[in-house]
Amino acid sequence: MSPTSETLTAERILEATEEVLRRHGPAKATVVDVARALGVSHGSVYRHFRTKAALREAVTKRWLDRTSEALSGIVAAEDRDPETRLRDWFTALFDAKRHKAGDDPELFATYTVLTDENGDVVGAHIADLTGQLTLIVRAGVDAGAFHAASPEATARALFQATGRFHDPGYARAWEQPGVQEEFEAVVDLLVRGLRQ
Amino acid sequence: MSPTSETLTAERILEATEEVLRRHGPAKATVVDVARALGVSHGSVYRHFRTKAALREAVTKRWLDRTSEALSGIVAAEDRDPETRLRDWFTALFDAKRHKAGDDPELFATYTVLTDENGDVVGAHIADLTGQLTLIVRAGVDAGAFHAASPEATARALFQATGRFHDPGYARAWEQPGVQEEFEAVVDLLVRGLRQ
DNA sequence: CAGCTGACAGATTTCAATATCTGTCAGCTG
DNA sequence: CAGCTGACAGATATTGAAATCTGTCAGCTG
Repeated sequence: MSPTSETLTAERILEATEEVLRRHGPAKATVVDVARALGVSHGSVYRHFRTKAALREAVTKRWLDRTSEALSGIVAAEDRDPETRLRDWFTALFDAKRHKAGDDPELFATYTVLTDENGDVVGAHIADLTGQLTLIVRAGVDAGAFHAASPEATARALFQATGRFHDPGYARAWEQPGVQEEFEAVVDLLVRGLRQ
Repeated sequence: MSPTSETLTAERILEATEEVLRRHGPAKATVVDVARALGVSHGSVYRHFRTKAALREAVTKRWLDRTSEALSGIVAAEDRDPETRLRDWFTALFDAKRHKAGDDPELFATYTVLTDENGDVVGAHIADLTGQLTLIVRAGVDAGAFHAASPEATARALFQATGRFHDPGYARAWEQPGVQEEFEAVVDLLVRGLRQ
């Protein structure tokens, strides 16, 4: 049985949508294109996603969730010391973003458009990431390595202070010479501020 | 002698251009509008500014320079202790930006368009501001209050880490409840990291 | 009869004709 | 004659008609 004759699922629609977005870009990707790629009528797509916006939102969420999952491994490594985990987490976040932006700039631009139109999903993603950070900060406080009156507020401050190295709005700066040093300077300053 | 019959100077053209930008917005403000506001032909404007882009660049520079000048007073107050000056400087910067954005959102949006199209001018402005910060950091190091291997690099890190509170891209977040606390949390963390 | 199709109305986008603007410059004017 | 004007060519923006897309739904099909 060929893939095109399999049952139409939300999953298959999301995969086709990613492909259509990759090919046509965010401005020209239509629901009709997605249906055509799947060999169905566009009415069938609307059976799984109420609107085009909902479809694009789901694709956005998938994309963001992939980054969150990649980072959660560092949070879970509870045997390693908190400062190292904190530095590794930020380094992994920066590297992931930098590669996404640098390896396929067009696709990255496409997803930037998608995140811009899905503020709620992005908000949830940021809440997810600061949640991960909170776990590391709290572990540091419990181990007596970090000082933080409120691990949650401190995690938020850490995330915001490093925005230049993960906010897509700064993507162009990630290619400039010297960013790595700038990243390390900011993280060093923050880690010093965090130490007991 | 009425103002409209005075000599046509670059200064008068810049003032008229600001007014036209305020009235029509960045997309519809034309050189012809500026000339009309001054009661001259548009050819005369081109006598003082080679292109429309050069005119808009000059307006942008003027606007940014006003902020720099307002902050330079804090840098100059060398009798006060460096940590206070550093906090005051960031507070003044954040307040200035927040008011510009909040008091007249339309005008702020206009200048955001202008800064976006004048990267060089913005770069010089940022260099100016980090230069001011460097002076404060160096004073702190000299007084034994701050630790910083390179005051210049540290100043850059401080500026970048506080981007969320001065970069126009985050203007919408400046209205949200809780920003003040977030600002203080970030500055506290950075100042702690800076202390000897 | 669950799931899919395709015709349809209203919304949005495209495209090409038209209007306006930018930048130049020969000549006018005080 | 220094500074300004306004006509002009090419570039850019606006507009409105035509094409396409979104979202619905009555009916088809396996």
